[in-house]
Amino acid sequence: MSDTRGRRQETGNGAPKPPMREAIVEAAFELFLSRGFEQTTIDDIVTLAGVGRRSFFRYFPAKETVVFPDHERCLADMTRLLGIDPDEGAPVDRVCDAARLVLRMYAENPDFSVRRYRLTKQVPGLRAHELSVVWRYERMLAEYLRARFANRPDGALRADVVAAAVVAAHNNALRSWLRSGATVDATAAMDEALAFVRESFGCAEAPDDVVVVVSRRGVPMWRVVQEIESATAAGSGSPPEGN
Amino acid sequence: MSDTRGRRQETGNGAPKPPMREAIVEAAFELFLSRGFEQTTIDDIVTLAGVGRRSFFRYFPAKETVVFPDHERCLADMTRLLGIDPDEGAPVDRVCDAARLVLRMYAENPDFSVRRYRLTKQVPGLRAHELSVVWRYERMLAEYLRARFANRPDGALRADVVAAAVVAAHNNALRSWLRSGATVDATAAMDEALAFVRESFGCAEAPDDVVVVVSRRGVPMWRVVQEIESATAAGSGSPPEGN
DNA sequence: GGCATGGATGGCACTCAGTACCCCCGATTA
DNA sequence: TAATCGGGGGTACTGAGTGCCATCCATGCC
Repeated sequence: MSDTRGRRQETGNGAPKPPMREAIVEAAFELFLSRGFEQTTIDDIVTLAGVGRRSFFRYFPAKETVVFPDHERCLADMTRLLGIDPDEGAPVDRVCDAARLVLRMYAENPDFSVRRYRLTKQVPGLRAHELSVVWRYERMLAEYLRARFANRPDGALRADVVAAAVVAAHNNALRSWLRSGATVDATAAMDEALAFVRESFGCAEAPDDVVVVVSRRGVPMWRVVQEIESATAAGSGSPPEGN
Repeated sequence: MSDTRGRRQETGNGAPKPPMREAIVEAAFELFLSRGFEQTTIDDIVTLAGVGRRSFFRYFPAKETVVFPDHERCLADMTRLLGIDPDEGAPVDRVCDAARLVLRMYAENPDFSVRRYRLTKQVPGLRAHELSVVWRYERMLAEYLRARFANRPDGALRADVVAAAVVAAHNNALRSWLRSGATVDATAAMDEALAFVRESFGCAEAPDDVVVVVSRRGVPMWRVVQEIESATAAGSGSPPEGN
């Protein structure tokens, strides 16, 4: 029974990973797509994969997690990326780069991503699980921004809102790419979506050498100067130091 | 809903016409808070509430849903609110009002909301379920905005990002209110958070007392400040520190 | 009063996800 | 060869969620 073999399928790069994990994922997707998620039991999966039932839960803590096998690694990658020189670069640019990391992970396995998309779109339980995965990315971006915005007034608010906007922009670009069947270029829509976010929060570089500031009367002068500095610093929105 | 009255019903079916739903919620919270969510079984809840096990699942489709008993009604309220004269008012203002509706629901039962907050904060399963609830609000706001932005270029992107930003601002204000133990005023932080979102997406008011400054890049900052000061002569607070 | 009907509830049995505990087997090492 | 260790398997158990049916009760009709 435990005979190996059978279905050993490489999903792109020849990784020195345990083959059993891949076998479980392959079998699960085959069954989920053919007969549905709820209609597939763990026993069905392990029977098709040729492994023991107990082994399934050794690799995946829950039935839903088998659909998102690579997010833990991506989360770790993002942690590492944001941990490199955390105070360098404009904060919003840093989280945009972090979001691009996620898109890249999807783009590495286009057909796997498209199959998963079709699945999560129509299975509420998988959608819910995807939400909690996305939430972890968003929290990580927000935590990073909170540290960067610590000396700003309402820094936490700004951090939460910007993180949510970046994630929403990423999701918008990702979904349109997935809906196209992963045929077009993913990064183009992503760049456009992130550009919208950056210009919304005053982090975009101006197209020409003119900057326009609109302010209400009564706004404290230091806020005005802050906005001007962030707008004229060639896209770097970092707050003034030493405050 | 959160009023503590009529706690456990008699085990026998001699209840006059009791709100069984309320009894289940009350019993569930009592047990969840005292011994924990995972440590409480459905049997514990229905025994304390004095109802049959089958009745629990008649009112709540899953164990987690008993913690969010009023969101279905609030979702319906929001649907109705956005459906009234959908094309009236500024789109962002409309979704901000919709978000205020949710905050108001929380504020109607402060101690219930605080108890729930302490629960969801430390139970991953409840956090995941809350995410799917919030997602439904966000989708509703996004769908509304997509309709309003249908003729704009990138209307769908703008709709998704603005909806996410509004939800994030709402959550930020809501959480700081809940963290305070519901002692302060909830609407003040909410208004400030939503104001930030509105000004980020170019929807801030200030139709009359507005000053516009146009400057070429490279102009020294002191010149810009000089111009602004002369234009805003009424002006302003003081900069943060002597920096 | 007797009876039919429909909604609300309780009881029971079942499936399946997830877990605890223990066993097996092969490889490495003292 | 014995001891150990680690990956995998098997079994039984708990508990969530569902389907089916019996029961109770209120209402309405004859």
